Amino acid sequence: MANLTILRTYAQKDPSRISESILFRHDEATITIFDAYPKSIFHFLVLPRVDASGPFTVTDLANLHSVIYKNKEDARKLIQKLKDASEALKVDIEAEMINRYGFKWDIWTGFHGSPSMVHLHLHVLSADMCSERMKNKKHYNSFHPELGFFLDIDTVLSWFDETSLPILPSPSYEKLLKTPLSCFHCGKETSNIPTLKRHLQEEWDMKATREKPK
Amino acid sequence: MANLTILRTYAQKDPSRISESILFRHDEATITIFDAYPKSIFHFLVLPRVDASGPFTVTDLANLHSVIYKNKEDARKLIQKLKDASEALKVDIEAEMINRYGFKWDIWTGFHGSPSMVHLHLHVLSADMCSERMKNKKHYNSFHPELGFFLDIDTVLSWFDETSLPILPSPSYEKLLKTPLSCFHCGKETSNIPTLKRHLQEEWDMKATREKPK
DNA sequence: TATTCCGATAGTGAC
DNA sequence: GTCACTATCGGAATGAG
Repeated sequence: MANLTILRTYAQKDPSRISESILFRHDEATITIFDAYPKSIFHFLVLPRVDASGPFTVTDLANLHSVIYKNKEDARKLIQKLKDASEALKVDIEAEMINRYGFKWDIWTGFHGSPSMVHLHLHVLSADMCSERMKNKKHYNSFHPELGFFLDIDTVLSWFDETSLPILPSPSYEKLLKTPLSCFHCGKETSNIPTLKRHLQEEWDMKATREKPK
Repeated sequence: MANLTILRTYAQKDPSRISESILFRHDEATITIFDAYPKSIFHFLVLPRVDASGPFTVTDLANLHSVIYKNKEDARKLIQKLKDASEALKVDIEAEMINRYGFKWDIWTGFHGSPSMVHLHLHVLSADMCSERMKNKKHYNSFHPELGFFLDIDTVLSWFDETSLPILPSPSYEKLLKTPLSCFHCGKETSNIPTLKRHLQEEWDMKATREKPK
């Protein structure tokens, strides 16, 4: 189940054969699945589908590096398609935020600088990090929007307007994950995960209290 | 309960007021108590009693260093009294070994190179290290007879025949406790405590099998 | 940076 | 090197056809 190539498997399958407990939706170029270990209240992955008639083989699609160094213009188009799917997804997430909680909050969309699992995957998750599955420093820091490990989709797209593309994954990404824990809302540093989790829950509860009356 | 001065408290009390679940016996100069966290099947502590008319104050009795640097000849006599008590104790332990298990095995008698608890205490324990309370590397290495952290009573007594006494505790004692785990019976190295504990139990079981028929 | 399991390691608080 | 508690850190196995 939790093997390192599971995403590649999904990306190659006929979407109609993927369990609806895993697949959220698909289009010609992408599939959107529920993250099996959500680190926020909402957490999805958008993957490029493997297409024999397209410019990328399944191995070309392994990660950001292999995609952008295959062909810059094809890469830009592919990543733009992931972004398009993520924006459609965002609409649904926000509707569900209102539906379930009566207010909506930020949604982060981006890639990990150094992912473990093969096959390019765009994380789309609500900005709360309140989840049972958010268990350790690597989990948290890998999504912290200020740290640099989490690469926002628009940052990545802006690379294609530059003359040179970055080398990925940079070895410095490893160290970023060991950065001391700091709240992405207020910057407060916490010495351990249980304390951080309680603080994040309080931040979200406060936000809910502020936003709901609107 | 497990505070750092509990032994000093016992050493100052009227022995008749110490619970018999703690006190094993006493004489004019010493008290012998059950170690509250036995690291072997049998494990006792022999302490010098605090005696206002003797050469050592209660603080002089804090540890091996403070005792031997107070007065060499008084220290030798004091430690000899601890040894005398330990030899009487050994007789009782061996009787109980026969009584309970049908054979007897080695008994170690010595001090820790760098104890945490105040008040000089001589460890007297059976050479098995088979106990629920033997939980980590420091526990094990602190009694390993070859390592140097455990100072045999006769080694300590031999210091008094030398012209100079050692400085205690030497800072190098700390490192000794981090030495890789090796079986004191056969020298076999083990990578973790659960494995070592199983091995020690097997060694003791084998010894029991060999010795019982005698 | 996939999770989970096991175990070592580190810091604390105890009264 | 007192214990017990909490949490972090570090390695290894993992699954599936």
